[in-house]
Amino acid sequence: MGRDNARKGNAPTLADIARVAGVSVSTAGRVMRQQDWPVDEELKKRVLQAAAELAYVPNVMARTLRAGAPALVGLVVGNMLDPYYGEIAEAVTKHGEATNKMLVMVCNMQRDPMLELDYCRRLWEHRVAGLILAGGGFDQFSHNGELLDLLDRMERSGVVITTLSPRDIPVPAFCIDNEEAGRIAATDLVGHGHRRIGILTGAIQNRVVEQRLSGIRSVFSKSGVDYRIADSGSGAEWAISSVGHLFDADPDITGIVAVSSATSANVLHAVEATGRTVPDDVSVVSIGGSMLGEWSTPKLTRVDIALDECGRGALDYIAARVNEDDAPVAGPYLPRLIRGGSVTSRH
DNA sequence: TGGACAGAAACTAAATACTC
DNA sequence: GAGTATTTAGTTTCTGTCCA
Repeated sequence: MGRDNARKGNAPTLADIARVAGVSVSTAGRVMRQQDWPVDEELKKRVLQAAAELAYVPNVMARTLRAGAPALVGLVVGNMLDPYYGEIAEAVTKHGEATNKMLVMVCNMQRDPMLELDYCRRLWEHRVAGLILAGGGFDQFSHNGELLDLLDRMERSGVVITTLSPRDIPVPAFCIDNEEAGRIAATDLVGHGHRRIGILTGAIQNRVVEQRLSGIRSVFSKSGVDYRIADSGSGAEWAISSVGHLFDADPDITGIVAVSSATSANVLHAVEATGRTVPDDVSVVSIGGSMLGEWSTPKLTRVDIALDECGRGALDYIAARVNEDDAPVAGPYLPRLIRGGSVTSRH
């Protein structure tokens, strides 16, 4: 194997390529960078052959060291198992590669505030150019001071920080108007004649859930809706249990609002587990959960929470600040209703 | 004169060696 | 023991040299 030509125990470097190809390091570097620099075809061939033999890839850390322009962005998400954060990671990584040529490093804080602090510190140590907080809102009181201090020090060292959810931190928030999302979901059920409605809040009572609940309540109060709230926890078992409690409390509920993506993943199954069908017996509207909503049967009527736009906005902001261009203004972005087949009229 | 290439400096920050 | 100097990592880029 050509790997034997590299220094023992280390990945091959440009110097290894140059030595095997019989050229200088600078010539090897020019060939590997594929710049429009005149290099003899025969030498170019030898360099590329040596690189292939040694399985060479450029060392980005070393390149960053020399160029002084890191293209690394840290993304801290709440929980990888929650489809909401999966959609965020999908949107941010896709956009980072496509438009800004930034590599996005995704960290899973597992809904643990202390782990969020730890990941922020470690991303800072890796010299990220930007940091996107997408997992916050859990247990804010106990660690918010420490987080504020850490973010302040990171910003002073040049890291550009944004968030994808409303939080008590002084950084631009690229997110939707969550109250409006709640109002849209509630208005759709009310508009279809539903007056006895259950609300599944999701596992965590964070700022996002609070704002969405506020929007839902405002519509229900104006319309005289009799509503009940259940914390659905996380996972299918919790959802089944919570939906069961809703119907135990009020067997005549005809509509359910699933407030988060994690909740919407299980709500259809949970309703069916009570012996009812969607939408004939119970109508369901979800906030978020676009991917799951598209694949479910029936398709979920849902409020699109514009994760793609939010992720793109945050990355564009970081890229602009790093390049010292005019940074785009942070959200809020407008949610919109996407009709599926999970809501029917009660008129 | 200019194409083609080699040599060396520079980048950052931690680890190690050296001096007082 | 404290403080300072040197080395190390891998790559990019500037400058100098050679030759047709």
